[in-house]
Amino acid sequence: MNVGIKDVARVAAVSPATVSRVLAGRPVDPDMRDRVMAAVHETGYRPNLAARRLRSRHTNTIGLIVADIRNPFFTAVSRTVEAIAYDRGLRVIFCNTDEDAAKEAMYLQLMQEERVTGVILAPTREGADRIAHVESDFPIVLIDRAAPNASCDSVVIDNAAMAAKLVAHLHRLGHRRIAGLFGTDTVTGRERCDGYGRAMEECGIPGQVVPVAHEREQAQRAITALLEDASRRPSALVVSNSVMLQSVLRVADALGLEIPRDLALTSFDNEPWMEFVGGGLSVIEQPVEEIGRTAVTMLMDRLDHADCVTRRVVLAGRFIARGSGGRGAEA
Amino acid sequence: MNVGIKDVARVAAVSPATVSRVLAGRPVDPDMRDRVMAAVHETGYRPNLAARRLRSRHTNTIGLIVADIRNPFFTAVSRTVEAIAYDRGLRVIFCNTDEDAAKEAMYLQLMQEERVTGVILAPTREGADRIAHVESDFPIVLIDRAAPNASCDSVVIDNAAMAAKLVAHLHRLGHRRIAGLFGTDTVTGRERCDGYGRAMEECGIPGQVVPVAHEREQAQRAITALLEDASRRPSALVVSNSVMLQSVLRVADALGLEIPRDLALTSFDNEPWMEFVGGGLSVIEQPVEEIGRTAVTMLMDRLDHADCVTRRVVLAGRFIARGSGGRGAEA
DNA sequence: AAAACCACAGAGAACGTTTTCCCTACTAGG
DNA sequence: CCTAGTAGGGAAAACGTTCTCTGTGGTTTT
Repeated sequence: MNVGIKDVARVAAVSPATVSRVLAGRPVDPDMRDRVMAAVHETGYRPNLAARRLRSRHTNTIGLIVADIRNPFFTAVSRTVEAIAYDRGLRVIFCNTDEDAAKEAMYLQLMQEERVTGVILAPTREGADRIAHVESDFPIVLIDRAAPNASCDSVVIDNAAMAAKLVAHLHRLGHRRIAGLFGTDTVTGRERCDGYGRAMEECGIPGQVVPVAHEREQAQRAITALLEDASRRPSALVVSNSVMLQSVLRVADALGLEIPRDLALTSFDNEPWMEFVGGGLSVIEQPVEEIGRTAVTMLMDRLDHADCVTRRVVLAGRFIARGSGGRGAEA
Repeated sequence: MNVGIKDVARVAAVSPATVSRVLAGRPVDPDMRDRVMAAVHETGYRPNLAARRLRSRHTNTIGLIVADIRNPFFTAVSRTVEAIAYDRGLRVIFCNTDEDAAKEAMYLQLMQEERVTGVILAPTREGADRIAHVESDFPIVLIDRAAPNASCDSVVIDNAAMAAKLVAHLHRLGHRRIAGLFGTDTVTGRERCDGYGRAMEECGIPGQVVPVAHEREQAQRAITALLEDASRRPSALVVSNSVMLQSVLRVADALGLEIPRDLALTSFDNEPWMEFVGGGLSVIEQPVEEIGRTAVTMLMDRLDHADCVTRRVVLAGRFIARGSGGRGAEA
């Protein structure tokens, strides 16, 4: 049998209500407070959070649902979100959907049952569409992936502009055959693709977009198809994220291509190892901490101002130039 | 006001108890079952998990506490644990201690308050020591880091043997000046260090152990001190994990060392990018999925057999040879 | 000095479920 | 045909808290 608040009350010779008040930090006679605290320590009392949540009707819990925990970008964001949340006395329920819309729906339902205070969500493509229509009991803040017309608060980076920056960088280095690899299943992928497309147009060179699926086998097939024919091979690539970039590297390695001599690579996300591949890759670093911090803040804000208009925070990425980017290729 | 089980009961014209029974899948007249299910859909009822947990006295929740989520090894293990747990209808409370013993203690206390079914823990060094003495209300399974005499179930890899394998590999390639970089704060680090030391002894060459702190600044200083003096520089390194390896690469890069010509690297953990650095690094791949799966299974097992003797599962790592490992160095 | 007020402690309801207990109706066995 | 046994549904207690409401003693105000 576990020790409950009543046991503490008995030991301290006060009422359960008083124990509750002491623990909640409400005003109580110092003398009694001491007695209660002594009793708490003596009995080793630990409040039962389920009971507390049931009665008080607030769970102090937020949900964090990301689409792919293997993507270090999401790991990094999650880390910040959790650190900040725990710091504010919020518990975090963490979920990973693996880009599976059904799993995502299941988790959102779980959030309902948990009666969470709010949810931070990096949705799948389908999920992003669905969110627009569904009314949930808790506020949702979308991160990383959010259509501009989303009906939720969101914090994203300026994907189109950042993709354009990568194109501009490669163009400046002399590349003329620049292909773009973007995810088929995400809003983010589409936005980056658009930015890439427009930038290529502005440069006056034809773009070549390769849609890449999340599933690795498929991704590598698509990339191989792009790179294997030396005569039609692009001289440089804009890659949508670090996971995809690894597939590119694997294929390039298999084909015996040397980076950046045979193929210059640029990508979104900045991982430590990127410094050491192909003489250093130029990338767009996303402000992961700021994304996490902003998301939590927006969520808290939304709780205070439930009927405020939806807000969309667009953060800039940071362009990091490294290495030579390749010798360039005269188209 | 939220819809509760009583509302469903009223709509279905049955008692709350019957609704509960239907939802729990207990035998109920098919006719009533249909009425109840219809009412559930009609009302959009979602059970309140807090209430359920309070009354039923089981939370169906496990805690997962890891020391460093930035270490991809832990990310990978976490992913499996969560997938399996959710599959079995268990919720996971995920926590990251950042190698901070105080945070760890705080989270363990939180687990008590959540009344979790059990905990899977990758402890800090201090935590591993403390666990031995503390009696908790729930079973704990240690992963990755567990002293051989731990009083909990644990699943680890054979760190000493694996470290020895790396030494043997380097020795075979002709290296004679092989330094070892190991974490100061973890059981794992110590075990790998021991294995390294014994293997060096067997090879009849003197070992050189560099203790490396978790904090990156400190780590890089220690590594710089080891590598900057060309005359005393080892020709090869055994590195304890992928995070530490990144620090090594950064320092090597700063010093203008080429991998593996000037310095051969081997490490624990296998990340995709390791294929593409220095012509491919030879590493020990840890069976992350199996670790996760085993941990969950052991935890479930322990719940059924509370007084079974503590068990320690030791898994083998997989040695992956890549690249040349360097030209070797005549001591 | 009386009235009004305030601060704080205790009693008991309430939170939304599951579980226990009892009761009924039906089945089976003699 | 009667009794014992069984299956399943309803009423109400229980889970461990917090919250509301009431009461009391002391302080301020008029």
